[in-house]
Parts: sequence; structure tokens; C-alpha cells
Amino acid sequence: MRADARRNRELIVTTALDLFTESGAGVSMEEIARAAGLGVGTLYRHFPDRQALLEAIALDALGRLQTFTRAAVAEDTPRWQVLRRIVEQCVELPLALIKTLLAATPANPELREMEHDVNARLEHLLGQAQQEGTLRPDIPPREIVELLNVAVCRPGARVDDHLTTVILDGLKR
Amino acid sequence: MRADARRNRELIVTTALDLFTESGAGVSMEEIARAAGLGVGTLYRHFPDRQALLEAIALDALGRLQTFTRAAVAEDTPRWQVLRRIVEQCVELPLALIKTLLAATPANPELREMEHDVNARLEHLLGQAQQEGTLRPDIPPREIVELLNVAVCRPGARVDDHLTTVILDGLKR
Amino acid sequence: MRADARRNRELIVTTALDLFTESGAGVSMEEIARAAGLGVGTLYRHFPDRQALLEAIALDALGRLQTFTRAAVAEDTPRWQVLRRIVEQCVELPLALIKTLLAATPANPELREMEHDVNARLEHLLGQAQQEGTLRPDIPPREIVELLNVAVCRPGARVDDHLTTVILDGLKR
Amino acid sequence: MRADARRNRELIVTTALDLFTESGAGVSMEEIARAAGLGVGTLYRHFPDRQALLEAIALDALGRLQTFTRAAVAEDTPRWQVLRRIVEQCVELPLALIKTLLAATPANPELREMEHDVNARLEHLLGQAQQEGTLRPDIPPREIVELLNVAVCRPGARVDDHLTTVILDGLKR
DNA sequence: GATGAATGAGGGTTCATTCAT
DNA sequence: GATGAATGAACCCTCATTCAT
Repeated sequence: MRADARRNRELIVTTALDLFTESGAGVSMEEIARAAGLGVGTLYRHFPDRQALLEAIALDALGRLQTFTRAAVAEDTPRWQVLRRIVEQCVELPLALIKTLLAATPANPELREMEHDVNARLEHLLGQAQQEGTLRPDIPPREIVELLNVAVCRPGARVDDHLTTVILDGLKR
Repeated sequence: MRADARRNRELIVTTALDLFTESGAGVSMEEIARAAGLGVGTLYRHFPDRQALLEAIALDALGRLQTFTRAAVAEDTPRWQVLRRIVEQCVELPLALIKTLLAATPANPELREMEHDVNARLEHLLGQAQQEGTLRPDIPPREIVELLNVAVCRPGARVDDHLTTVILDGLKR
Repeated sequence: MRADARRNRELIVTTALDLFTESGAGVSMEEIARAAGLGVGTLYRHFPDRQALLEAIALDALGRLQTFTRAAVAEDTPRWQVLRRIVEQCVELPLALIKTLLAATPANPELREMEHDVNARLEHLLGQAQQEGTLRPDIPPREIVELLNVAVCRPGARVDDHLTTVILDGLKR
Repeated sequence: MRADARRNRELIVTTALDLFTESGAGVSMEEIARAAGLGVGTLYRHFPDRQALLEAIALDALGRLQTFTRAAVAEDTPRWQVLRRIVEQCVELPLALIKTLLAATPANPELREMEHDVNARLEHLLGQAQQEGTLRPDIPPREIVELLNVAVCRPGARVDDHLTTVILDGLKR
């Protein structure tokens, strides 16, 4: 039963993430439940209200970003290469949705903490890349993060598509 | 009376555009009417439904983009300079909202037509810039448009902020 | 149109008062609307939420109590007679429901004010009756009010039914 | 195991009675179960539905009233004294809740039977008190019961508070 | 037997849209 | 033409009840 419940919880998060990715974050609780093959009541047993569901989804998706960011920056390879790797992996994530969800959950401290952690690590990485001499040094890391965000927050983005190429070219030294 | 009606129509579009810019495209018809100092009935006299209002707003905003794009590309100045001028002017527009509205009105042929016109002119301009030798030639104009879109569709974007600078630097030859 | 709206507002209050009197204060907004021959939306146009409706009903009913209490105490007749008159008129009112509604609207200052006004006038009246020598003097007016409340807050209470008689007899001097 | 079940049953009734007394009869089945340290399922094993639980609680509380009423009327002391004793004991009971529960279970014959039994015994007692000459004889016992009900069904009632005093004074001979 | 997860009808509320004035 | 009242579908959420474990 515990197993079933956990499976359902994950089913809900996954289903909701998919629906949100497809149709925007406006999808109704009813629709999510139906798509998951569950009753609304079950949704509400797992998540006390819509906000909680949004937070859970954000947590899940942002968690994956955090995980591979941590792994990547911990590697012992040139910083520029790490940067590319992260960009590569980012495009696998529904980053635009994540941003929307983060904007919709301003009061969740855990999310704020994760956001900050990811940003801090990225900025640290970018600082190292600037010292390494591979990254344009005249822009503060914080803004480069925003810039990369823009590069990566598009449907169908890829590391080697033109847009990302231009941005990376504009950053490379 | 005809004049009154036209004035009301414009008042509605302007008011709605402002409200949408401030508070997102979720503002209710009632709120729009109230903010315009009118009754909902009047709003519906001018626009048969919400969709029609969205289209009118999109038309209005996209129209301004189209107007100054046409003017800019018609000028007899170096293409790169024209490009910068357009970017400068774009950031004055609620471009993010325009994109949202365009995505929400996929069935309106007039909007499609304007979108296409603006894009075509921009692409033509970019092609000329590439021939002129001031614009990186290895990316198809169509994608450069998308790239500029990204540069410009941020709250508080400016031609000379870091992000736009990097992108323009990445494009300049 | 203003007339229609006012009529509907009153229709809603009346209908709700009736339904509440019949079936308790748990009747749903939908039921009230249906019983009034209106859509739910109309209810909500007149009363922003259920609480507001409850307050309006309480205001209406308590208002009638206040009106005749004021009139009665202003009369130039023996205080005991005034007291009986008030009791007589009270039993016409859905007092039990009023009490419930007052308990359910603790935050409404207007209701608190009316409640206080009515109680103050009654207590003043009772004080005069005690000085007049017709009312048992060893109980504070405040508690006699409560006592009369009890006498009168029953379905089908009458001034001359046994219960009220006993209470009045117990109070008479 | 049978003992466990009986203990659980009683635990539920007691807990529910407490919760209802504190927070009104609107407490949810889930809350009751949780407060009893049980799962809802267990609650439903003992009581097929909410109604059945209400009836069980009413039975329990009314049972205690019946028990001490029977004991009191069987005593060989002056009837007026018995009457006072009963009133004294009544105020220990959640009488207001009992009335609510009785009103909510109109179809339960056992409850009707107990109600009738208690009333009959009280009325008999009151008849004897009238013959004894200590109780006002001009009101039918049935109505005096109702009157005492009113005296006693208040939060914080006591035999010697003003309200009860007035009522008893009004009844004493 | 006990548990608590799942269910879905029902309640409060909002809002695009219609229509009487 | 303008107004704003009326409408009802749709949304979020709760809770009595059922049922798999």
C-alpha cells in the first residue's frame, strides 16, 4: 500500500509535468487526475492544494538540474568543457516550465535554497572558467548565468544549434 | 458618435494592453472594462469575445513593430546600424506579451500575415547585412531572427546590456 | 435595472432566510439560488461570498428586532408592559437563527454594534422596570436579557405559553 | 480480540463525543478516527456510516441521562429535592449536543424509546411533585420538562445560576 | 480485523458571455 | 449604443464512503 501510494505520487508528478509541458501550467486538477487515471481526491491526498503540486513538480525538475550540475562542476576537466556539458544536459529539461513554476512558488524556501545552490555553483564554475581564460572575462558570472538561461530556455534548444552556438561563441575566449 | 465608438475601441485596446503588460494575460474582461471606465457590455460590443480582443491587442502591438521595422529597413544607412536601431526600438515594446498573444491567436490570418511580413523584412535586412560583411554569414537569417527575439524578449532588456552585447558581439563581423 | 437588482437582492435575502429557518444555516448557495429562481452567479454579484450573505441576513433580521425594540422602549407606558410587548414581538422573529447567524459572523462590526445597541436598550429598560418595582431586582439586567433570550428562542414560542409565563412570573414583582 | 473491538468501539464513541462537544457536530470522520488513534476503516467497521455513529453517541449520552434519572426518581426523598438533584446532574452532561444529536436521528426507534422513557419518568416525577405541593400545579408536566430543558441546555449552566434560579423560583410552591 | 489510499459527489467561487433596461 | 445584472460552466477543494493491502 505504501508502495502503491508512492507509485501514484510519482505518477501524478510525472503526468502533471507532461501536461504542463504540453499545455502550460494552467491545466486543471481534474485533467491531471484524469490523465493519471486517478480521482481528484487522490491528487489532494498527495498534495494538499494546487500550490503544493506545483512545488512538488518544481522540486522534482529542479532536483534533476541540481544533481547533474553538482556532478558536472565536481569533475576534473577543463571548465569550458564542463560548461558545454551542462548546457547539453539542460536542454533535456523542461527549463521554461521550471522557470514558470519557480516564479509561481515564491514562498517555498526549499526551492529558493535549491535555486540559490544551482546558481552559486554555476557562477563559481563561470568564475573558474574566466580564470582559466576560456570565458570572456568582462561580464559578471551572474549575468552570464542569465544569458545561458536564455540560450537554453527554448523549446527544442540544442548545444549545437545556431542560437546556442552564437551565444557560446560570444562567450568563448 | 462614430468618433466616440472609435475612441472607445482604442481606449479598450490600450487599457487591456497596459493591464496585460502589468499583470499578465489573465486579466478578466470585467477588470479591463472597469479600468477603461466602461461597462462589459461596451467591451463586448467592440469585440465579440475575449479572443477577438486578444487579436486586436496583438494587431495593435505587432502593428507598431511592423511600422518601425518597415521604416528602419527602408532607410539608406548601413545595415548593421539599422539592425541596432531596430533592437533599440524593440525593447520599448512589450515583446514578451506580443509573443504570448501571437501564440494564443494561431487562427488569425491577418496576424499571421503581419508576422510573416515582419520576419521577411528582418530576414531580408539580415541577408543584406551578411552581404555587407557586417553580420556573421554562417547562420541563416531566419535563425538570427529567433536569436534576436531571445535577446530582446526580456523584461528590462536594453541594446547595451550585457546579454544583448554578447549576442550582438557574437553576430558582428 | 437598478430596481430589478434591488428586488433580486431582497428576494435572495428573503429566500435564504426562509431556507435557513426551515433547514438550518447549512443550505448551499446553489440551493438558495435555485429557490430564488436565480443563477449562482447572481447570488455572488450581490454578496461576494457566503459569509457576506449570512451577514446580510443577520443584518436584516436583527434590524427588525432593533427597530421595534427602539420603538417599544421609547413609548410612554409602564416598563413591564413594554417588556411584554417586546417579548410578544420577538417570537415573530426567527430568533434562534439570528443567534446562529450572529455566532457565525463574529467579525462584522455593524452587527456587533447593533447587537450591543439592542442589548443596551433592553438592559436600560430592565433597569427602569426594576426601579419601577415591577421587575425582580436581585438579578442584573444583563442576565435577565439572557434569560428572556432563552424564553423566546424556541420554535413556536408565545408570550402566553407556559414556558414564557413561568419565566415572566419568575421575574415579576 | 473481542475485548479489543469493544474497547475500540467505546474509544470511538468517547472521542467523538469529546470532539463534538468541543467543535460542534461537524467534525469529520477522519478527524474522529485520528483523534482516537485509529484508521477510518476501523471506524467504519464499527459504524456503517456517520449516521450510525451519531446514533451511538446519542445512545451513550442519553443512556447516562436515563440512568441517573431512573436512579433519582427511585429514591425515597422529597420530589422537589429529586428534581434539583436531576438538574444538578444534567448540567454535567453535554445536553445541547444531545439535543442536536436527537434532532439528527429522527428515525432511530431505540433513541425514541429512551427519550420517551426519560420524559415519562420526569413527567411522573413532576406530577408527584405537584401532588406533594412543592411544584406549581397549573402547568402540565410535559411543558415543565421543556422548560427545564431550556434552563439546563446552556453552556456553563448551574443549578444555582440566575437563570436556573428564576426558573426554579417560578416553579416552586 | 486494521489500515489508510482511492473515489467522486457536492460545495464555494470565478468569469466569459448574454440580455434586459 | 452603453450599461451592468444575470447566467452557468468550470475550477479548486472537502469529506463520507469503499476497498485493496
